[in-house]
Order: sequence, then C-alpha cells, then structure tokens
Amino acid sequence: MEDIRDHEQKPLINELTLGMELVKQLRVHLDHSSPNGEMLIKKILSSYENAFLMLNWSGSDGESQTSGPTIGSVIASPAPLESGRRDVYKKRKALPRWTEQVRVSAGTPLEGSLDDGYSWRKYGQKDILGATHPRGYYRCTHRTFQGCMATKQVQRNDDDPSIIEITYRGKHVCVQASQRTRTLRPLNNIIDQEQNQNVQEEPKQRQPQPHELLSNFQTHLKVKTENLDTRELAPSASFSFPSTTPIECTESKDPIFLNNSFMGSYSPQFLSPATSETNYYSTMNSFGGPPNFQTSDSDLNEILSATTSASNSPIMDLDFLDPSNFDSIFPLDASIFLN
DNA sequence: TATATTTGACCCTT
DNA sequence: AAGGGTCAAATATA
Repeated sequence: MEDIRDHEQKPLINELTLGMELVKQLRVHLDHSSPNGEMLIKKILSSYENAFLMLNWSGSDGESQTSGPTIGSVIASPAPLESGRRDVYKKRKALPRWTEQVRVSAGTPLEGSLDDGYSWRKYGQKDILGATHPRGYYRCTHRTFQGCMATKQVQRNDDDPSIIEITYRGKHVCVQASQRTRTLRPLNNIIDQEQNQNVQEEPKQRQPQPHELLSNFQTHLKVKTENLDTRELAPSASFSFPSTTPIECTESKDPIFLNNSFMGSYSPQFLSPATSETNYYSTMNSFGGPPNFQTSDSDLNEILSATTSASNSPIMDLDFLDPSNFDSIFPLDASIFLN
C-alpha cells in the first residue's frame, strides 16, 4: 500500500520539486529589478509549499488512508458519506488533543472572543449534559482551502464561570497570517478596542485583540494536555508562552518539515499570533479560492514568515516527519527551495 | 453580496 | 439508546 502510494506520489513530488527549482532560477534572473515579479515568485513558491503540505497530509495517515479522503480529495471532491464520514471520525479521534483553561474577567464576553492567534469559525453549539453552559465548536477557518482540520471546543466552566476551557484538537496544517507584528496598531488603538470589547455584548472573534490575547495567555493560561504524547511535549518543557507563540506551538519535531524543506533560509523570527486572517485568505485564492490577487508584497512576506512561525507549530503528525519517510519524499536537499 | 453564525437534523461512538 | 460532534440550510452581519 505504502509503496504504491509512494510510487504514485514520487513523480508528482519530483515535478513539484523541479518546478520549484525552476521558479528559483527564474527568481535569480529577476534580480530584484521587478518587485511585482518577486511577489509573483513568492506566491508561486507559497503555492508549491502548500502543495507539498497537502501531499504530506495525504501520505501521513497510516490508519485510515486506504479509503479516507486525502486533503486533495476533500478539496476537489468530498468523499461519499458512507465510508468517508466514518473515516473522518476516526482521523479526528486520533488527533492530538489538549485543553487550556483561560481565566477571563467577570464581564468579559464570550468564549468565541478568545483569540489564540488562529482564526476559527464556529460550526456548532451544543448543550452538554450536566453542564450549565453550552459548548461551542470551532474549526479552523482555513479548512476549506488548506484542509486544516484543527478544531477547538470552548466551554465555560460550571464551577467557575470566569474560567473558560478550550479543548484543541488537531494541529494546524494551515498557514495563518499570524503576524500582526509589523502591522500592529498603535497601543492606544488597541486599548481602545479592548475597552470597546468589554462593553460589547456579542463579540466577534474576527477581530483579534492582541493585547487581550497576550494578557490572557501569559497571565491566566493553564494548560493541561490530554492524549498528547509526552515525548512530544518534553522538549517544550519550557511550556511557557514566550511573547506570543500560539498555543499550538508546542511540539518540537514539527519544524523539521518546514525548516528543512522550505524555510531553511528563513530565520524563525518570532511573530505575533494576533491574526488578521484576511491577508492570508486572499493568498490562498491562488489555489482554489475566488480570484483575488490583491495580496500585497508585504502580505506575502508575512505569509512566508507565518509559515516559518507555523514551523513552531504542531503542524503535522506525522510519520512523514520520520526522517526515513522524509528522505523518500524529498530526495533533494529541500532547504534550497526558498533560497 | 460575501462571509460568519445559528440551529435543528443527522451521524458516530460508547 | 444516549450523548457528543458535525453538517448544512437558514439567518444575520458587515
């Protein structure tokens, strides 16, 4: 099985690799004389990255992959319900899961407003037996275009309503435009927003509150992990939230893929998780979304940086990250991709 | 008009 | 069978 799929993928990988190489050669010839050209190059490379990410995903799930949909198939043609859905359940069950508890001040509005640096879309709410507060279900906004299966459940604690429990499931495969660093509004502006939010009745999570985020996660956050391989956690013994690392950024092995293959030349700078997801969204259009090429050069830089940032995230599970698999999938020194 | 949320129905697991 | 989780049509919002 594995071999067959390898054989199916290798030519594709090779083609992608070749294409990436050619793009980089083209980039050299551009010689910075054309900003637009450079922008396009980055877009193209970004698309290649995502293609690789998708391939990776489809080849990483050992258990259910025989009949389960790959990311690509999800995007192109959802699998039939009968078999597909069950596989989805299986997959999700196998996803790593961990819980965070965030204490919010009394008047703080709802769970959905808690921003962890990723953009979420609410897809359900349920009254839970024995719980006074309903549980909200959120999934990654980028599921459609990037196949990111990360979800989270948000529920107010019964005993202490000021505590909100957030259960994350799955790792982000998506690239989030998570770097407001360079676009952060002036502090007073942020404070204004926060004050406004405290008055807000129905908050919108679409407007991340970097300031609030920071204080929440740095001062009130407790994390308990469930079903999370302790081996993975071990390296994050420093499980603190240095400045603004997204919570998901706790696994150490994940960077292997991005650092080695795509981001070798991009120093992992530290980026704010505060998310303005619209930036990236427009970029993702380049492979599936509605046409929108208004992405600016700086946006693309952000995106690439975000990918770097994401390299700190538990992006993939993955046997794929097993060096042995890695070699077979990326025969070349992939660190050259973005150089 | 596009995108996000709500909510009842459906599916899956236990 | 019950309860939790997800889907998707309807509705709301910007």
